[in-house]
Amino acid sequence: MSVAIENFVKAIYKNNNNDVNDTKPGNIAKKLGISNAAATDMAKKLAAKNLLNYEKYQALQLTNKGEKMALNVIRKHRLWEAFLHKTFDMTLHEIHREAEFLEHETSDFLANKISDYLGNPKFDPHGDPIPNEKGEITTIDTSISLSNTQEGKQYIISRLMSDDKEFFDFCAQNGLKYGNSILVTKQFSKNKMTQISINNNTILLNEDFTNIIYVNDLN
Amino acid sequence: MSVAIENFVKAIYKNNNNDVNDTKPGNIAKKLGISNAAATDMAKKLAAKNLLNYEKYQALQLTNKGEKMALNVIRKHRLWEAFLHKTFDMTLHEIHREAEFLEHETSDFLANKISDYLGNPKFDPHGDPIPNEKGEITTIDTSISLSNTQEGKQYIISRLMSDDKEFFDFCAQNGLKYGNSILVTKQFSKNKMTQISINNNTILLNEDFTNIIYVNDLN
DNA sequence: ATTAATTTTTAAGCTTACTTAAATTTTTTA
DNA sequence: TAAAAAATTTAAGTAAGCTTAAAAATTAAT
Repeated sequence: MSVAIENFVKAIYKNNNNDVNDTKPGNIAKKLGISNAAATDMAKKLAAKNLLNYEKYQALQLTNKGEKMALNVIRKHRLWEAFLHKTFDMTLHEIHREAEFLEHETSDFLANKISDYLGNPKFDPHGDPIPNEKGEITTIDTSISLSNTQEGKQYIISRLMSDDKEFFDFCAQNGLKYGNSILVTKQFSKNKMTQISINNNTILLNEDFTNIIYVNDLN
Repeated sequence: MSVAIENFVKAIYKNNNNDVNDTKPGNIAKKLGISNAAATDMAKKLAAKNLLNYEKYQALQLTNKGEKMALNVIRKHRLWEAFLHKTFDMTLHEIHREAEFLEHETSDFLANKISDYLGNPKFDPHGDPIPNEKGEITTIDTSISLSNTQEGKQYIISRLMSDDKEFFDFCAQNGLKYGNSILVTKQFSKNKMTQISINNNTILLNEDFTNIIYVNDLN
């Protein structure tokens, strides 16, 4: 399917949260940076393709087929983000920009390869869920910040909640990457510091860092 | 620039080898699977953009600007091939198919990240040269087949010249991957076998394999 | 409950990247 | 070298994905 169509169903899916009116043509148009007229036009076309239900002046509603398409694109976007982040040490800002294009030119075959390579993660580096091949989503993110972890337990890094270049470089240099495994060796609760072991290195992190590094239980 | 334009200049560049007539609109049209009329049309448009020189009934000639664009796309194509091949153990056939799409949606920034990650290789897994960022090409491939290597020397794997699934799986399992380093420990010239060391494993390969595994000197 | 403001739709038009059909030019061949 | 074949160009037309402008409907405000 074309890039325009994929972006359209994706925008509807993403706007479908709070207010019903958020999926009206005008709001989708605003999100995509196109005119209202273009959005109405596209809505009619997609209704003919059975991707959404269109009724004059009403909010747009994705059909099952439309939602599947949206989830498929979102899956590819988030897999690329996770992959670029981990493989090339790119910041959260950079990976989003690239994934926005790559998502449309990725076969299901390649998406599965990326997913397997990453260990089929359920969440991307932003903490957003990655739909599986069938379009199923795990909604509850069990990630916790490093400051809330327990001594002696092993975790997998799930998020580095920052776009600060220095923080990011520090993480990359020390193997603190999305998907990598760490061991919490000591919690200095009084000083709000956490000691971890990664790749046989011991690192002591202060509050500034332990609050923005998120991890998942290893089981 | 659009996908159609990128593919057009790429097709001209790739056809510009033997016969001058190979870059006439009809031959480009055939290569791209479009009508001759469409090719003529596009040629005129690209001439207006100073990407090629167009004269009625004559072969199409890329300008410097057009050639740079072609080389940039080819660079991205081959970097993706090399990367997918090494990272996901995909066959030469599979990587080509994916790269054909990804090449158009890859920023120069990401292309450089991929190149750095691979160690800025000069040739892709098919043995085709990878232009550098400036569009410069190393034309002479110094690869030799494993059967022609010298005992005691270290090499970098540059090509696995086959699309046979079994051969490919064998290579992947044993770390015989594009870009990986190996040590030739013994040449059994009489039996036409080669013993190599890779990742602290010793593998004995017969003629069938040593003839289709290509390597480069490590210097 | 009107009026005003906003949103949605319709209508007409544009660009890109194609198509087919016919006209023109070039190339081949006898 | 003239006729036949092939390639190229021109012309007209199409679909996708937009635009702006005006009409119609909905929503908000007084």
